[in-house]
Amino acid sequence: MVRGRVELKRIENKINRQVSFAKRRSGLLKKARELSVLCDAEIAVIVFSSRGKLFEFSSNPNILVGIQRL
Amino acid sequence: MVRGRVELKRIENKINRQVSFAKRRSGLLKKARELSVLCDAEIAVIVFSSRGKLFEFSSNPNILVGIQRL
DNA sequence: AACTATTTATAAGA
DNA sequence: TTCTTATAAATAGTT
Repeated sequence: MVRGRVELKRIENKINRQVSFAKRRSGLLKKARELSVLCDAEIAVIVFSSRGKLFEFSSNPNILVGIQRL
Repeated sequence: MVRGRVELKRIENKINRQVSFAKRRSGLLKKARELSVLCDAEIAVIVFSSRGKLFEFSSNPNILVGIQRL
């Protein structure tokens, strides 16, 4: 259960990486929602899994966010 | 120091709201960075303060993110 | 998918 | 406004 500090490098084990992705993605979107509500800020978060699945949060339905590869 | 559960509504006190905004914005961008590195995901986060100042994170310099009011 | 030991984030105080 | 600290929240490893 969180042994030692979390090292900031790619999690090599595929299963662990997928599980962490689901947990942390959920956490990130929650934090974004909290920040937007608590602090009255406009926020957009876009997440692509390594397989290209999209997850997003936008604090304002009247905002359009686009993303493009250069 | 965090007395009781954090209630999910706008912080009415302006000073407290500004301080929380700075702390939580920093936390959100850090979480985004961690998720992108640990789980090999592409992520973009865009934050506007209530005064319209922009803060952002993108996991990939080859990605262009745009935002537009509808 | 739940649990829990720990780490991490953060609200309030200094 | 920057640092500290008490407490809540997130989460890595386990079951």
